[in-house]
Amino acid sequence: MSNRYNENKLVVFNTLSRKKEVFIPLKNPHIGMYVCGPTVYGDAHLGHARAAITFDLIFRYLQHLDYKVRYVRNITDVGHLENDADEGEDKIAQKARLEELEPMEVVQFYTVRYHRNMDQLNVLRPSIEPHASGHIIEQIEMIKKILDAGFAYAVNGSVYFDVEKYNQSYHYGILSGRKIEDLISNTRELAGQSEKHNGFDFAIWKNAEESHIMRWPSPWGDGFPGWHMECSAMGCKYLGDQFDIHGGGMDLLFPHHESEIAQSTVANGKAPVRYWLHNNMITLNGQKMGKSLGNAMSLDDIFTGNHPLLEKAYSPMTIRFFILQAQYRSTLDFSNEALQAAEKGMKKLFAAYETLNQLKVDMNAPPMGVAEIRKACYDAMNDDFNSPMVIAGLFEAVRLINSLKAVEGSLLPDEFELLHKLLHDFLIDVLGLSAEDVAGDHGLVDGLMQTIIQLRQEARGRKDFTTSDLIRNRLGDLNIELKDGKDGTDWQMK
RNA sequence: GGUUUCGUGGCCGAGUGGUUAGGCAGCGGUCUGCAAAACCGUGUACAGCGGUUCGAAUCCGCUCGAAACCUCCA
Repeated sequence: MSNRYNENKLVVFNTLSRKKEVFIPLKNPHIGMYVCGPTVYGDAHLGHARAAITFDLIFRYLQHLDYKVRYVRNITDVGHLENDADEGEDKIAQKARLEELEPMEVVQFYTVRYHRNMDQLNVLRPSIEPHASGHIIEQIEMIKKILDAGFAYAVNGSVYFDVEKYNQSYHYGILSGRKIEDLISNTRELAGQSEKHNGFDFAIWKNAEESHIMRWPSPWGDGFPGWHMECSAMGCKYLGDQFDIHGGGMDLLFPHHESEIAQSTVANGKAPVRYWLHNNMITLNGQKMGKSLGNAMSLDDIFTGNHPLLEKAYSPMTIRFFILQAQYRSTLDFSNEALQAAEKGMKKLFAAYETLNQLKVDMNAPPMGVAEIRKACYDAMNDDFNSPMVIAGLFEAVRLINSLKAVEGSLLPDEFELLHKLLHDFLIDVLGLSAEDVAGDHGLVDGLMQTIIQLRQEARGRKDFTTSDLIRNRLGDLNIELKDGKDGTDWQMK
C-alpha cells in the first residue's frame, strides 16, 4: 500500500533560497512544522486569519498526503517589547496596566477569543500550542548556550546577541537578504548610549525594571526573555535541533526569523529549519492591514458587519474562501466587492455539492473527465499549495454537475464515486471549507420545506400565481431561496 | 537610502516563451406563468519604452508607479 506522498511530488517556495524546491522531509513520513502564532494582547484580525488559514491549508494537505505532521504554533504571551529595548515595556504588561488586569488575565482573555475565531474559520488546532511564558526555563537554558558559545554578552542584567561576531562565522541576513554593512549604516544613529555593542544587536534576555510586572528570575537577575527567544527554544524543544518547515507572515522575516536562525544556529550548532514559508499580507486600498496603521478589522467586526468599511457582515467561511482564492505568497486586496464575489462563488460550490447527490448513474454514460480534474487539483496543491487553482478545478466540477443536472444526463458509476471523493477530499478536507446554512439538510426544516414546496406546486398547477408568489416572497423574506428545476423545486438559504 | 517584492480585462485573482485559468459583475440566448437558480454563448487583459527570439504578457535592460521590511506586527 503506497502512501499518497509517494505519488505526489510536493514543491514549496523556500524563502531561504527564494526558489521552489522539492520538499523532502528529514524523517519521512514525519514532518515537523513550526508557525509563529499570535501575540495575545488584542482581538484577531484578518491578517491573523490569513496566516492561520495558510498554514492550516498546508497542515491539512500534508496530512492528506499521509504524512505524520507535528504542527507547533505558539502563543506569545511575554517578551515582545513595545518600544526600543531600553525603555520597552512588555506588550502584555502594558495592556494589563491600562485595564488594571493581571497580565495572565489578558492573555487568557484574548487566547480564548483567538481560539473561538479560529474555530469559526474551521482552522484545525495545532498538535502543540506552547506558551512562551511556560517555557522560560528552556529559553534561559538556550541563552546560556549562546553565552557559552561566545555569541552573546551580559550587561546590567540584560543579555544581547552579538550580531557582528555571529556574522564573522555565519551569515546574518541569509534569510532576508540583508547585508550587515547596510544594517550598520541604518542603525548607527539609534545606537546612542545603549548598552548594546552595536545598534543591531538584539536582546535575548531583558532586565526588568522595578515596575515591570511580568518578570522571572534568571542567572542575570529578574527579567524576561527577548523578542525572538521563544520560537527558537520551543521549536527546538518540540521539533528538534533541525526541523522541516517554519512558517509565519512575511512581516516576521526580519528581524524575527533572521534572529531566530542566528540564535538556534549558535545554540545547537546547525541551521534550525529546512524550508521557510511566508504568507503575504492582506491589504486595504493597497496598504498593509495592521494594528499600528489603524486600518485593521477584527474578525468579529467582519463576522458581525460592525465596521464603517463593511457594507454587510461576512461569514467565517466566506472569509476562508476569500483567503484561499489567492495564493498564499501574493498580497490579497480587501474590498466589499471581492468579498461578495467570494460569498456567491462559495455558495455555488456548495449548492453543486448538494446537487451531485441527485445525479443519475449509468453504466453507459459517456466519460466526463473527472480523473483529469482531480489530477489538476493535486498538481495545483503540489505546486506550492496553489489553492486558487484547486478552486478553479472545483468550479470545473461544478459546471459538470450542473450541466448534467440541466440536461438530465448521467455519470459512469466510477466517475460518480470519484467526483464525490474529489469534492470531499479537496473542498472539505484540504481547503477546509464547510457548508454553512447553505443547503437544505436540516431534518425537520427540510420536511417542513417539502410541504411548503408541495403546496406551492399545487397552487401553480391551478395557475393560482398569487398564492405561489406569496409563498415564494414570504420565504424570500426569511432568506430562503426556491430553485425551480425540471424535476421539482430545491431550496437553499440565500 | 538599503533589502525584498509587485504592476494582468469593470472587480478579485491564477498562469506563463507559441494552446480557454477561475470566480463575481455585464451582455445575448435556453428554461420558467413571471422571476430566481441552472445551462449555453460572449471579453482586441497582461504599466510604459527598448532588447533577445521564428514568436514575449511570460526572459533581459531602462523608465514610471505601488507595497512590505529595516521599530511591535500575520
